[in-house]
Amino acid sequence: MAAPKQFPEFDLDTFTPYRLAAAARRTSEALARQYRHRFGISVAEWRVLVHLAHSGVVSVRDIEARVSMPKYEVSRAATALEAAGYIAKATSAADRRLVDLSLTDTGRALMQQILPLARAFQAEIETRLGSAFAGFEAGLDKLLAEPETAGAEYDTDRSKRL
Amino acid sequence: MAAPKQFPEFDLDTFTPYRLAAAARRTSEALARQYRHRFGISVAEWRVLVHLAHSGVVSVRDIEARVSMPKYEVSRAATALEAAGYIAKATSAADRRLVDLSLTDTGRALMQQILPLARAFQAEIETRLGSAFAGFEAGLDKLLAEPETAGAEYDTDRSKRL
DNA sequence: GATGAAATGTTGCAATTGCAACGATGTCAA
DNA sequence: TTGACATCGTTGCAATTGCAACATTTCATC
Repeated sequence: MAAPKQFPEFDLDTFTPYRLAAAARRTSEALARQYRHRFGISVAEWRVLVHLAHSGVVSVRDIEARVSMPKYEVSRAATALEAAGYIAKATSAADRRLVDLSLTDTGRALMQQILPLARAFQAEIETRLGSAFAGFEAGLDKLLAEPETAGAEYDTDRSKRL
Repeated sequence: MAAPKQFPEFDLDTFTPYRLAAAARRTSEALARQYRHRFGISVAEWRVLVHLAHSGVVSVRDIEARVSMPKYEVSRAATALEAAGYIAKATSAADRRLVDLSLTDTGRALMQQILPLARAFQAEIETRLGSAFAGFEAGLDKLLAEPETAGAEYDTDRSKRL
């Protein structure tokens, strides 16, 4: 054939992984814009803060496991947050390998500002999705349910970015 | 009060942006693992290839707009793909600022292998979500619909990663 | 048809990220 | 005990990413 064969039947726009990635990127960026702009906080730092606000004193590995961030990212976020005065780091008394992270008063004050923003954002999403919200969340539940989505036999490390 | 005040009422696990990001990360990684492992191709390169397979000869900016990748990422992916022999780059005759990207025969042969894999992955997601699939896609539709999700008044650049 | 503005793609450089190795501590069994 | 091994957090270094400036080409307006 003269014209080279194409594969027009495959369209990124109907490919769920791509759509999902695009939706996540948009959403994360819209949210990140708010606290990056107002408080100079990165996504990683935001997650550490939120987890601290929720759980109190925790170690780096707790956050690594809970928020599924690689530990070096937690470590660096914690260093930055400490420098900014939002959290305190201290060697754990019980196990001196661990580092206890906790909010400072300044950090708590920050969260008083940030959390309402997050709640508003959540509310906006729910409004925007309207009747589709429940179904959407049901889909997320399934995607997030334990068994890693196919192909996990390759590579070894599971804890990855974002 | 003695015990410092916490904010236990805010939980990342019920925060849609976080859930969405986690689901997207998992899904993307599971997919990327397959072609990275088998073909040594990055996510950016994969997207360029798929778009070329779908649309034939296109320029860098076409891909930038269509796949919403920043142009430098497209440019670098194209350079790598050309070096690997999968695509050809040529100055457009009509507008010499443009670069025409097109699949080589080798590139088409690659796509013959990759696309079935992508289709299988899509099928697996649909199976996995089952009855939730339609609702999930409806949610994605709304998130991807035009008006940028809130807060777009900050920052200037809209074309971002992933 | 000249001249300034806009569009296109690439690239130098700095910032960010990720891997892997490390020091320090803890565990467990011989 | 002690020695081998695992766990925790940090960090050096290399790779990747992103910004911004750039050369080239085209467009618009006069």
